[in-house]
Amino acid sequence: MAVRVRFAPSPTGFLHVGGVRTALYNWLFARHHGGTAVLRIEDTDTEREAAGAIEQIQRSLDWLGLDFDESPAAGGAHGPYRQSERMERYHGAVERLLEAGHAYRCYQTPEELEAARDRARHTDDPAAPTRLHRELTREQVARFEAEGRPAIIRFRTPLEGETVVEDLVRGRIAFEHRLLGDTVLLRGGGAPTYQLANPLDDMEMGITHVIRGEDLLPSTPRQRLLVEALGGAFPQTAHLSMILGGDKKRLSKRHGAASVEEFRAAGYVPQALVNFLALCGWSWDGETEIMSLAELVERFSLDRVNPAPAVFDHEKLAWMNGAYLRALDAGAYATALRAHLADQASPLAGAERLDELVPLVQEKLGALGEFDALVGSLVESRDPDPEAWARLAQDANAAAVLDAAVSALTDLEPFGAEQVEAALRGVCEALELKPRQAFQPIRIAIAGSTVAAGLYESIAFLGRDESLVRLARARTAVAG
RNA sequence: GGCGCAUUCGUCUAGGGGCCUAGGACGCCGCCCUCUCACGGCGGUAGCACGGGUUCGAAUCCCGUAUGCGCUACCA
Repeated sequence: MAVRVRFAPSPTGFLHVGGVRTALYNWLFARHHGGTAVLRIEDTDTEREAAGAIEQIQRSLDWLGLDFDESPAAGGAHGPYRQSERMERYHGAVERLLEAGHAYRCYQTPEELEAARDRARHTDDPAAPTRLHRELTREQVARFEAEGRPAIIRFRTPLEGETVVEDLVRGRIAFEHRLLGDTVLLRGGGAPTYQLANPLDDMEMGITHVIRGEDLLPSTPRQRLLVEALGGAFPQTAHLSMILGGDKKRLSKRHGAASVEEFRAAGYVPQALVNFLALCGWSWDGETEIMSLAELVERFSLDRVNPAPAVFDHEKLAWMNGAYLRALDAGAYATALRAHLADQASPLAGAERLDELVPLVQEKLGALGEFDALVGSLVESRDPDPEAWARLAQDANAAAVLDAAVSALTDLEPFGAEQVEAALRGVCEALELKPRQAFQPIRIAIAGSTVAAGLYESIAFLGRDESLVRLARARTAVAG
């Protein structure tokens, strides 16, 4: 049977790294098996929906290179792909369940339910409060209806036996029916719950494998029971572990960047994020770390997915991003850099000669977002770093070095990095200073900072006139 | 409280009875390279949660304990 998987986020905000990992594993599994990847938006809870979230999710997936075959944007034969557009199907299914006796109307008010739940919490039947209206008499129903009480629809979960789930990642897991309780299918206002909409859509969309977070593991048996009551085939499941923050709590905003948009803004490349997340809970041979999307597709398998939770390691991601950046050829690097600067509306975005800066920064940047800090001052005039400027003033050699540098560069011809190096080395010899002593004041003069790109290349990039202007400006800040 | 999942260096992981005096990677430390910062090279640090079994032999299998996380919603 052809593989069909789905990624089914609810549009409550930006796409999170945990969500990306889920999307990625689904996508890799589909591509590996030549199957179909479906993107379905679970927007049954209008209360929690965030404006623009659907577009945002789609945009993030596009950026990551995860193309879903069927989606709200791309359409497909099993649509619509937004649950808010599938309401009649949920109600139809509920009608069938009601008729077959698999579901029933429950008239409990939220307050009644909560009170009962508090009482039952420490008993040996904590799920009891959910089935209080399971066997209402005709008279009781009539009375509730007469009172005008709204009804919710609950699933009639078997009271005995158990449901066994054969999870592809975790193996065999048994759940006692008695502890499940009667799941709410339709809310008071008639809106479907996740527990109804999600498995029904999977069924109607022909989903063969459900790959999702471990937090959904406990709802698997009730969804399975529901699908079977509807006469459908329940898909295979693979429950992925959670991604945690450094404190072992579920990853969230508190732990720093966690959304795709944030990594994008910081200048991460999508391949690095994808590669890193692929390795967050899965491995190929335990040794190979850098893998292209194509290699991941070829190598991915659910039986190598690790069931244990993983802490999200920003540092390793940063390293990997730098590795990807360094591996780019100059042209690709320039393209990525321009795209990033434009994307972030940087004032440097339109600058000419950016390509010339690539060799100066490529091996130094861990993320494209660091570009501005490293060489922004070469592209446009900036105020120097006050701390560096203060150090310049303190430097006993600064005056002599700056003067010597000016005379060494004034008539230098041609004005290339190699010639600049020779000239500056001459300055060192003449003053009997080590390069590290002599170059620091020059660096501060040229770049306005103690941390910068290569000195000779920077000077060559600036050109003679601008270099001399900067040296002169620094000279005025130095006594003597 | 109940149910479920998980537990190998600080972190991501390899390991599925003898190949393990536990391998790789990030981080960290040291050295080298060096015009700063990086890159790169070399070396080092650090781990099988605990307790019982099973077995000639256990990181690997079983049981228990502990700890963490998830679920226990008219959220998903």
